[in-house]
Amino acid sequence: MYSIGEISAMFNMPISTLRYYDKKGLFLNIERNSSGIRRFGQKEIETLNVIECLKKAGMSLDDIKLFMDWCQQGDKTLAQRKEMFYQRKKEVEVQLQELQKVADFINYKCWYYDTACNEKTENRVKNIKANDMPDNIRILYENTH
Amino acid sequence: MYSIGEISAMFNMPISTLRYYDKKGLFLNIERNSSGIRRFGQKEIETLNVIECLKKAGMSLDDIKLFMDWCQQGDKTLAQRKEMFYQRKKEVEVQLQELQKVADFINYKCWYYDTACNEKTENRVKNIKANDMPDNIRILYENTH
DNA sequence: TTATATGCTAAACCTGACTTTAGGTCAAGC
DNA sequence: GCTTGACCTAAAGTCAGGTTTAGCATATAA
Repeated sequence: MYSIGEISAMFNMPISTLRYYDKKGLFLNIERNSSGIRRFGQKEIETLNVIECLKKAGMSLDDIKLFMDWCQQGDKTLAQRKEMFYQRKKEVEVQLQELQKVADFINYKCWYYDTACNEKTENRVKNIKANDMPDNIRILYENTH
Repeated sequence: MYSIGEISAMFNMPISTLRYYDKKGLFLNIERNSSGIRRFGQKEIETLNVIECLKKAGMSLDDIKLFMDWCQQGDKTLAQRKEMFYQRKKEVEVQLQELQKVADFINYKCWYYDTACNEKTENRVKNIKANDMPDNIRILYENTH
Protein backbone atom coordinates (compact mmCIF):
# COMPACT_ATOMS: atom_id res chain seq x y z
CA MET A 1 0.00 0.00 0.00
CA TYR A 2 1.26 3.47 -0.91
CA SER A 3 0.55 7.01 0.25
CA ILE A 4 -0.55 9.70 -2.18
CA GLY A 5 2.96 11.17 -2.06
CA GLU A 6 4.54 7.87 -3.08
CA ILE A 7 2.11 7.42 -5.97
CA SER A 8 2.75 11.00 -7.02
CA ALA A 9 6.47 10.24 -7.24
CA MET A 10 5.87 6.86 -8.91
CA PHE A 11 3.73 8.33 -11.70
CA ASN A 12 5.52 11.66 -11.78
CA MET A 13 2.20 13.41 -11.39
CA PRO A 14 1.23 16.19 -8.91
CA ILE A 15 -0.57 15.18 -5.74
CA SER A 16 -3.29 17.67 -6.59
CA THR A 17 -4.04 15.77 -9.80
CA LEU A 18 -4.44 12.49 -7.92
CA ARG A 19 -6.85 14.12 -5.48
CA TYR A 20 -8.68 15.67 -8.43
CA TYR A 21 -9.08 12.25 -10.07
CA ASP A 22 -10.30 10.80 -6.81
CA LYS A 23 -12.85 13.59 -6.43
CA LYS A 24 -14.10 12.81 -9.94
CA GLY A 25 -14.69 9.26 -8.73
CA LEU A 26 -12.03 7.62 -10.87
CA PHE A 27 -10.72 5.49 -8.03
CA LEU A 28 -13.66 3.30 -7.12
CA ASN A 29 -14.02 3.58 -3.32
CA ILE A 30 -10.37 3.80 -2.54
CA GLU A 31 -9.34 2.61 0.90
CA ARG A 32 -8.65 5.14 3.66
CA ASN A 33 -7.08 4.59 7.06
CA SER A 34 -8.75 5.57 10.30
CA SER A 35 -7.67 9.18 9.98
CA GLY A 36 -8.99 9.56 6.44
CA ILE A 37 -5.69 9.17 4.58
CA ARG A 38 -5.88 7.47 1.16
CA ARG A 39 -4.09 4.13 0.73
CA PHE A 40 -3.28 3.25 -2.88
CA GLY A 41 -2.91 -0.41 -3.83
CA GLN A 42 -2.48 -2.49 -7.02
CA LYS A 43 -6.04 -1.70 -8.06
CA GLU A 44 -5.39 2.04 -7.99
CA ILE A 45 -2.09 1.62 -9.83
CA GLU A 46 -3.84 -0.31 -12.58
CA THR A 47 -6.54 2.37 -12.67
CA LEU A 48 -3.88 5.04 -13.17
CA ASN A 49 -2.35 3.07 -16.04
CA VAL A 50 -5.76 2.81 -17.66
CA ILE A 51 -6.42 6.53 -17.15
CA GLU A 52 -3.09 7.50 -18.72
CA CYS A 53 -3.75 5.26 -21.66
CA LEU A 54 -7.33 6.30 -22.32
CA LYS A 55 -6.37 9.95 -21.99
CA LYS A 56 -3.69 9.49 -24.64
CA ALA A 57 -6.30 7.73 -26.73
CA GLY A 58 -8.32 10.95 -26.63
CA MET A 59 -10.95 10.19 -24.00
CA SER A 60 -12.27 12.76 -21.50
CA LEU A 61 -12.17 12.13 -17.77
CA ASP A 62 -15.97 11.91 -17.79
CA ASP A 63 -15.88 9.09 -20.34
CA ILE A 64 -13.18 7.34 -18.36
CA LYS A 65 -15.34 7.68 -15.25
CA LEU A 66 -18.20 6.03 -17.14
CA PHE A 67 -15.93 3.11 -17.97
CA MET A 68 -14.81 2.79 -14.34
CA ASP A 69 -18.45 2.64 -13.27
CA TRP A 70 -19.12 -0.11 -15.79
CA CYS A 71 -16.20 -2.07 -14.36
CA GLN A 72 -17.76 -1.84 -10.94
CA GLN A 73 -21.10 -3.13 -12.19
CA GLY A 74 -19.53 -6.45 -13.13
CA ASP A 75 -20.14 -8.88 -15.96
CA LYS A 76 -23.45 -7.40 -17.12
CA THR A 77 -21.52 -4.44 -18.64
CA LEU A 78 -18.97 -6.56 -20.53
CA ALA A 79 -20.62 -5.87 -23.90
CA GLN A 80 -20.59 -2.11 -23.35
CA ARG A 81 -16.95 -2.16 -22.32
CA LYS A 82 -16.02 -4.26 -25.33
CA GLU A 83 -17.92 -1.91 -27.58
CA MET A 84 -16.11 1.06 -26.04
CA PHE A 85 -12.69 -0.41 -26.75
CA TYR A 86 -13.63 -1.26 -30.33
CA GLN A 87 -14.76 2.32 -30.79
CA ARG A 88 -11.45 3.55 -29.31
CA LYS A 89 -9.58 1.19 -31.62
CA LYS A 90 -11.20 2.77 -34.65
CA GLU A 91 -10.45 6.26 -33.43
CA VAL A 92 -6.84 5.53 -32.55
CA GLU A 93 -6.34 4.09 -36.03
CA VAL A 94 -7.62 7.34 -37.50
CA GLN A 95 -5.36 9.32 -35.16
CA LEU A 96 -2.39 7.25 -36.27
CA GLN A 97 -3.12 7.94 -39.92
CA GLU A 98 -3.51 11.65 -39.27
CA LEU A 99 -0.31 11.79 -37.27
CA GLN A 100 1.52 10.00 -40.05
CA LYS A 101 0.26 12.66 -42.43
CA VAL A 102 1.47 15.36 -40.05
CA ALA A 103 4.87 13.65 -40.01
CA ASP A 104 4.95 13.70 -43.82
CA PHE A 105 4.10 17.40 -43.84
CA ILE A 106 6.81 18.17 -41.28
CA ASN A 107 9.34 16.12 -43.22
CA TYR A 108 8.49 18.03 -46.37
CA LYS A 109 8.99 21.28 -44.47
CA CYS A 110 12.35 20.04 -43.16
CA TRP A 111 13.46 19.47 -46.74
CA TYR A 112 12.07 22.87 -47.73
CA TYR A 113 14.02 24.68 -45.01
CA ASP A 114 17.15 22.62 -45.55
CA THR A 115 17.11 23.72 -49.17
CA ALA A 116 16.25 27.33 -48.33
CA CYS A 117 18.97 27.52 -45.68
CA ASN A 118 21.57 26.13 -48.08
CA GLU A 119 20.61 28.72 -50.67
CA LYS A 120 20.27 31.47 -48.03
CA THR A 121 16.84 32.35 -49.43
CA GLU A 122 13.53 30.65 -49.96
CA ASN A 123 12.96 32.41 -53.27
CA ARG A 124 13.81 29.41 -55.41
CA VAL A 125 12.43 26.56 -53.30
CA LYS A 126 9.18 28.45 -52.79
CA ASN A 127 8.39 28.06 -56.48
CA ILE A 128 9.46 24.48 -57.11
CA LYS A 129 6.57 22.47 -58.55
CA ALA A 130 5.86 18.91 -57.41
CA ASN A 131 7.35 17.43 -60.61
CA ASP A 132 10.68 19.06 -59.98
CA MET A 133 11.06 17.82 -56.42
CA PRO A 134 13.18 14.76 -55.58
CA ASP A 135 10.95 11.67 -55.76
CA ASN A 136 10.89 10.98 -52.01
CA ILE A 137 9.98 14.60 -51.25
CA ARG A 138 7.34 14.77 -53.97
CA ILE A 139 5.56 11.88 -52.30
CA LEU A 140 5.49 13.68 -48.94
CA TYR A 141 4.32 16.85 -50.64
CA GLU A 142 1.53 15.18 -52.55
CA ASN A 143 0.34 13.29 -49.48
CA THR A 144 -0.22 16.53 -47.65
CA HIS A 145 -1.23 19.25 -50.13
CA MET B 1 -10.98 35.33 -53.33
CA TYR B 2 -13.37 33.88 -50.76
CA SER B 3 -15.60 35.27 -48.01
CA ILE B 4 -15.28 34.09 -44.42
CA GLY B 5 -18.46 32.02 -44.90
CA GLU B 6 -16.99 30.21 -47.90
CA ILE B 7 -13.76 29.43 -46.06
CA SER B 8 -15.77 28.26 -43.06
CA ALA B 9 -17.58 25.77 -45.32
CA MET B 10 -14.38 24.79 -47.15
CA PHE B 11 -12.51 23.95 -43.94
CA ASN B 12 -15.57 22.82 -42.03
CA MET B 13 -14.70 25.21 -39.25
CA PRO B 14 -16.93 27.78 -37.48
CA ILE B 15 -16.76 31.38 -38.67
CA SER B 16 -16.09 32.42 -35.09
CA THR B 17 -12.90 30.35 -35.06
CA LEU B 18 -11.65 32.02 -38.22
CA ARG B 19 -12.26 35.44 -36.70
CA TYR B 20 -10.58 34.27 -33.51
CA TYR B 21 -7.49 33.18 -35.45
CA ASP B 22 -7.46 36.49 -37.29
CA LYS B 23 -7.67 38.39 -34.01
CA LYS B 24 -4.70 36.39 -32.75
CA GLY B 25 -2.82 37.66 -35.79
CA LEU B 26 -2.47 34.32 -37.55
CA PHE B 27 -3.44 35.73 -40.95
CA LEU B 28 -0.70 38.24 -41.70
CA ASN B 29 -2.50 41.44 -42.72
CA ILE B 30 -5.37 39.82 -44.53
CA GLU B 31 -7.02 41.86 -47.27
CA ARG B 32 -10.34 43.62 -46.61
CA ASN B 33 -12.69 45.27 -49.07
CA SER B 34 -13.88 48.88 -48.79
CA SER B 35 -16.55 47.99 -46.24
CA GLY B 36 -14.17 46.09 -43.98
CA ILE B 37 -15.07 42.56 -45.10
CA ARG B 38 -12.25 39.99 -45.04
CA ARG B 39 -11.18 38.49 -48.38
CA PHE B 40 -9.41 35.15 -48.10
CA GLY B 41 -7.00 34.14 -50.89
CA GLN B 42 -4.46 31.37 -51.55
CA LYS B 43 -2.14 32.76 -48.89
CA GLU B 44 -4.80 32.44 -46.19
CA ILE B 45 -5.76 28.96 -47.38
CA GLU B 46 -2.15 27.86 -47.09
CA THR B 47 -1.98 29.49 -43.66
CA LEU B 48 -5.00 27.48 -42.55
CA ASN B 49 -3.40 24.27 -43.78
CA VAL B 50 -0.27 25.08 -41.82
CA ILE B 51 -2.32 25.93 -38.71
CA GLU B 52 -4.24 22.66 -38.88
CA CYS B 53 -1.08 20.71 -39.30
CA LEU B 54 0.94 22.41 -36.57
CA LYS B 55 -2.00 22.11 -34.19
CA LYS B 56 -2.18 18.38 -34.83
CA ALA B 57 1.55 18.29 -34.27
CA GLY B 58 0.88 19.64 -30.77
CA MET B 59 1.77 23.34 -31.13
CA SER B 60 -0.10 26.13 -29.34
CA LEU B 61 -1.62 29.02 -31.28
CA ASP B 62 0.95 31.32 -29.71
CA ASP B 63 3.79 29.22 -31.09
CA ILE B 64 2.13 29.12 -34.49
CA LYS B 65 1.79 32.90 -34.35
CA LEU B 66 5.52 33.14 -33.68
CA PHE B 67 6.19 31.06 -36.77
CA MET B 68 3.88 33.24 -38.88
CA ASP B 69 5.77 36.30 -37.72
CA TRP B 70 9.08 34.70 -38.70
CA CYS B 71 7.66 34.02 -42.14
CA GLN B 72 6.85 37.68 -42.52
CA GLN B 73 10.38 38.71 -41.54
CA GLY B 74 11.81 36.98 -44.59
CA ASP B 75 15.02 35.08 -45.20
CA LYS B 76 16.80 36.20 -42.05
CA THR B 77 14.57 33.86 -40.00
CA LEU B 78 15.14 30.78 -42.19
CA ALA B 79 17.40 29.10 -39.65
CA GLN B 80 14.89 29.55 -36.83
CA ARG B 81 12.08 28.15 -38.95
CA LYS B 82 14.18 25.17 -39.97
CA GLU B 83 15.09 24.56 -36.34
CA MET B 84 11.42 24.72 -35.38
CA PHE B 85 10.45 22.05 -37.90
CA TYR B 86 13.29 19.77 -36.83
CA GLN B 87 12.12 20.14 -33.24
CA ARG B 88 8.55 19.29 -34.33
CA LYS B 89 9.83 16.31 -36.27
CA LYS B 90 11.41 14.89 -33.12
CA GLU B 91 8.26 15.44 -31.10
CA VAL B 92 5.95 13.96 -33.70
CA GLU B 93 8.15 10.87 -33.80
CA VAL B 94 7.71 10.50 -30.04
CA GLN B 95 3.96 11.04 -30.38
CA LEU B 96 3.80 8.33 -33.04
CA GLN B 97 5.57 5.87 -30.77
CA GLU B 98 3.29 6.69 -27.87
CA LEU B 99 0.19 6.38 -29.98
CA GLN B 100 1.40 3.02 -31.26
CA LYS B 101 1.71 1.90 -27.66
CA VAL B 102 -1.81 3.12 -26.96
CA ALA B 103 -3.00 1.12 -29.97
CA ASP B 104 -1.31 -1.98 -28.58
CA PHE B 105 -2.98 -1.46 -25.22
CA ILE B 106 -6.39 -1.00 -26.84
CA ASN B 107 -5.87 -4.09 -28.98
CA TYR B 108 -5.02 -6.10 -25.90
CA LYS B 109 -8.21 -4.84 -24.26
CA CYS B 110 -10.23 -5.79 -27.33
CA TRP B 111 -8.92 -9.33 -27.03
CA TYR B 112 -9.62 -9.28 -23.29
CA TYR B 113 -13.25 -8.24 -23.78
CA ASP B 114 -13.75 -10.55 -26.75
CA THR B 115 -12.72 -13.41 -24.52
CA ALA B 116 -14.75 -12.19 -21.55
CA CYS B 117 -17.84 -11.68 -23.69
CA ASN B 118 -17.55 -15.16 -25.17
CA GLU B 119 -17.31 -16.63 -21.71
CA LYS B 120 -19.99 -14.28 -20.34
CA THR B 121 -17.66 -13.37 -17.46
CA GLU B 122 -14.25 -11.85 -16.99
CA ASN B 123 -13.42 -14.15 -14.09
CA ARG B 124 -11.14 -16.41 -16.11
CA VAL B 125 -9.50 -13.92 -18.47
CA LYS B 126 -8.80 -11.56 -15.58
CA ASN B 127 -6.34 -14.08 -14.16
CA ILE B 128 -4.56 -15.23 -17.30
CA LYS B 129 -0.80 -14.70 -16.98
CA ALA B 130 1.28 -13.38 -19.87
CA ASN B 131 2.73 -16.84 -20.59
CA ASP B 132 -0.69 -18.31 -21.15
CA MET B 133 -1.86 -15.69 -23.64
CA PRO B 134 -1.77 -16.31 -27.39
CA ASP B 135 1.63 -15.14 -28.71
CA ASN B 136 0.33 -12.10 -30.61
CA ILE B 137 -1.62 -10.92 -27.56
CA ARG B 138 1.22 -11.53 -25.16
CA ILE B 139 3.37 -9.17 -27.21
CA LEU B 140 0.73 -6.42 -26.96
CA TYR B 141 0.36 -7.07 -23.26
CA GLU B 142 4.07 -6.95 -22.53
CA ASN B 143 4.52 -3.80 -24.60
CA THR B 144 2.09 -1.95 -22.41
CA HIS B 145 2.24 -3.34 -18.85
C1' DT C 1 -38.94 49.51 -48.59
C1' DT C 2 -38.57 46.09 -45.99
C1' DA C 3 -37.07 41.55 -44.95
C1' DT C 4 -33.20 38.34 -45.17
C1' DA C 5 -28.56 37.03 -45.37
C1' DT C 6 -24.01 37.95 -44.48
C1' DG C 7 -20.67 40.46 -42.58
C1' DC C 8 -18.35 43.39 -38.61
C1' DT C 9 -16.60 44.38 -33.40
C1' DA C 10 -15.93 44.16 -28.42
C1' DA C 11 -16.70 41.83 -24.57
C1' DA C 12 -18.63 38.32 -21.84
C1' DC C 13 -19.03 33.55 -21.29
C1' DC C 14 -17.85 28.50 -21.40
C1' DT C 15 -15.33 23.95 -20.81
C1' DG C 16 -12.01 20.62 -19.38
C1' DA C 17 -8.35 19.72 -16.73
C1' DC C 18 -5.97 21.09 -13.51
C1' DT C 19 -3.65 24.15 -9.62
C1' DT C 20 -3.65 27.17 -5.78
C1' DT C 21 -5.23 28.87 -1.49
C1' DA C 22 -6.81 28.89 3.12
C1' DG C 23 -7.52 26.58 6.96
C1' DG C 24 -7.39 22.27 9.56
C1' DT C 25 -5.85 17.14 11.30
C1' DC C 26 -2.50 14.00 12.82
C1' DA C 27 1.86 11.28 14.03
C1' DA C 28 6.79 11.45 14.87
C1' DG C 29 10.90 13.43 16.63
C1' DC C 30 13.21 16.80 19.57
C1' DG D 1 4.56 20.30 24.59
C1' DC D 2 5.76 22.02 20.37
C1' DT D 3 7.42 21.96 15.73
C1' DT D 4 7.62 19.68 11.31
C1' DG D 5 6.04 17.19 7.47
C1' DA D 6 2.62 14.79 5.19
C1' DC D 7 -1.93 14.46 4.74
C1' DC D 8 -7.02 16.35 4.46
C1' DT D 9 -11.20 19.52 2.42
C1' DA D 10 -13.82 23.04 -0.02
C1' DA D 11 -13.64 26.63 -2.90
C1' DA D 12 -11.56 29.82 -5.84
C1' DG D 13 -8.37 30.67 -9.58
C1' DT D 14 -6.00 29.64 -14.08
C1' DC D 15 -5.29 28.70 -18.90
C1' DA D 16 -6.02 27.55 -23.78
C1' DG D 17 -9.03 27.53 -27.15
C1' DG D 18 -12.76 28.67 -28.47
C1' DT D 19 -18.21 30.31 -28.55
C1' DT D 20 -21.95 33.38 -27.65
C1' DT D 21 -24.10 37.74 -27.26
C1' DA D 22 -25.38 42.37 -28.36
C1' DG D 23 -25.51 45.83 -31.31
C1' DC D 24 -24.57 47.56 -35.81
C1' DA D 25 -23.51 47.88 -41.29
C1' DT D 26 -24.27 46.52 -45.95
C1' DA D 27 -26.29 44.29 -49.98
C1' DT D 28 -29.62 42.03 -52.53
C1' DA D 29 -34.37 40.02 -53.54
C1' DA D 30 -39.32 40.36 -53.20
